[in-house]
Amino acid sequence: MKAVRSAPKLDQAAVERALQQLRQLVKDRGLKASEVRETIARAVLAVDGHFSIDELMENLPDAHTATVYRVIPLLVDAGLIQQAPGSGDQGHRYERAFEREHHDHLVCTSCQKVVEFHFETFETLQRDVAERFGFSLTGHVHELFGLCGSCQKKSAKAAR
Amino acid sequence: MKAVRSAPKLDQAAVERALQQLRQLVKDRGLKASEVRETIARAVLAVDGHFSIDELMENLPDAHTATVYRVIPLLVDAGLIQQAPGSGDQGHRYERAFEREHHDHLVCTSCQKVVEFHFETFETLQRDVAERFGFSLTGHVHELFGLCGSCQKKSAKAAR
DNA sequence: TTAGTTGCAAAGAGTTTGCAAGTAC
DNA sequence: GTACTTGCAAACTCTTTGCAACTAA
Repeated sequence: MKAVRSAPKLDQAAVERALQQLRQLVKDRGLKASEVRETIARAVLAVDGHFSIDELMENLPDAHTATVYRVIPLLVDAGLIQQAPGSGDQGHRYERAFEREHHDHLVCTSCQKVVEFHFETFETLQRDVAERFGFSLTGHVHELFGLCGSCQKKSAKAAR
Repeated sequence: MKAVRSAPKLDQAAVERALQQLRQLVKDRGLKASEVRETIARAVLAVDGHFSIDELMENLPDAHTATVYRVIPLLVDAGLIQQAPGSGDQGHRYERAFEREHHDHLVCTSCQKVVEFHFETFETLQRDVAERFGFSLTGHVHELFGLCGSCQKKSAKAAR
C-alpha cells in the first residue's frame, strides 16, 4: 500500500496529450472542434485537487455554466476527469483522471482532509468478489471515513 | 465472504425496539414525542430494500414532504437508516440500518441490480489502511460497479 | 449548407426555510 | 406557558433544456 501524491502537475506536453485524447473522442463522435471546449479542458487539467463545477467556474470567467455542464460529461468520457468523493450532497465534485494512477480516498470527517492511497490487495479482492457473484467489474467507489491524527487530538482535548 | 439477504423483514418486536431507540434519541436531545415522526419511522422500517424520499412518500400519504425531510436526519442519527448507493445523482437513497449487519454493494450499471455482500477481509484491511495514515476509522463507502451475468450476455448478444 | 456549439433565460428536480397554527410537557 | 412540530408555500441550489445566433467542416 502506498500514499498517492495529490495530483502531480501536468507539464505542457502532458496537457497536449490530454487534449489529443479529447480531440480523438470528439472526432470519433462526429462532433466539431471548439475553442471553448479546449479552454474548459485546460482549466480542469490545471486543477491540482478536487473541484466542484462552481469552483471551476471561477477559473473560467468566459465560459458559461450551461456550457461547462455540457462539456463535463465529454471530459469524463475522454478520461480526463472522473467523479471525486463528496459528490452528491451539494453538487458533484471531480478530479483529474488523465495520467493519474488509480487510487482510493481516506477522508477526515472533521477537517475534510483527503489522503489518497493505492492498495493493490483491494483491487484484487474486489475482482474476486465481483467474479463470485458473476459480475464483470468495471469500476468502484471506495472511501474510508474517520478522524485524522490532529483532529483526534483536538477532540480529545475538547472532551476534557 | 457471503451474500447478505436484502433486508429481512422486521417483526413487530423489532420495530418496537427501533422505535425505542428513536425515542431515546428524541429524549436525549430534549425534543418532544410526535405521532407523525413515529409514522415516518414505521414506514422506513417497513421498506425491504433501498428507497428514495419520493418512493417513501408514496407510503406516507399523510406526512408532508418537508416533514419527512426534517425527520430523516433524526432516523439516521438514531441508527434506523443510512444512506444507500445511488445517492447523489437524483436525490438521496436510504436503506434500513437497524438490526442489519454491515454490508457493501455490488451494483450492475446496466440493470441497476444490487447485490449486498459482507467480506470481513475488507473490513480488516480498511482499518489497517486508516491506521497506517493515523486515522481512526468511523465508516466507509464501498461500492463495486460492473455488469451482472445476464447483462453481460445481453450486451454480448447486442454486439453481434 | 448542414449540423454541432454557445450564451442566455427559463424550467426542473430535490431539498431547505420562514411562518403561523397546533401540540407535548 | 414555553418550546418543539407540522403544513404550507416560497426560496434555494444544482443541473438541464429550448431557442436563436454563431461557427466548423
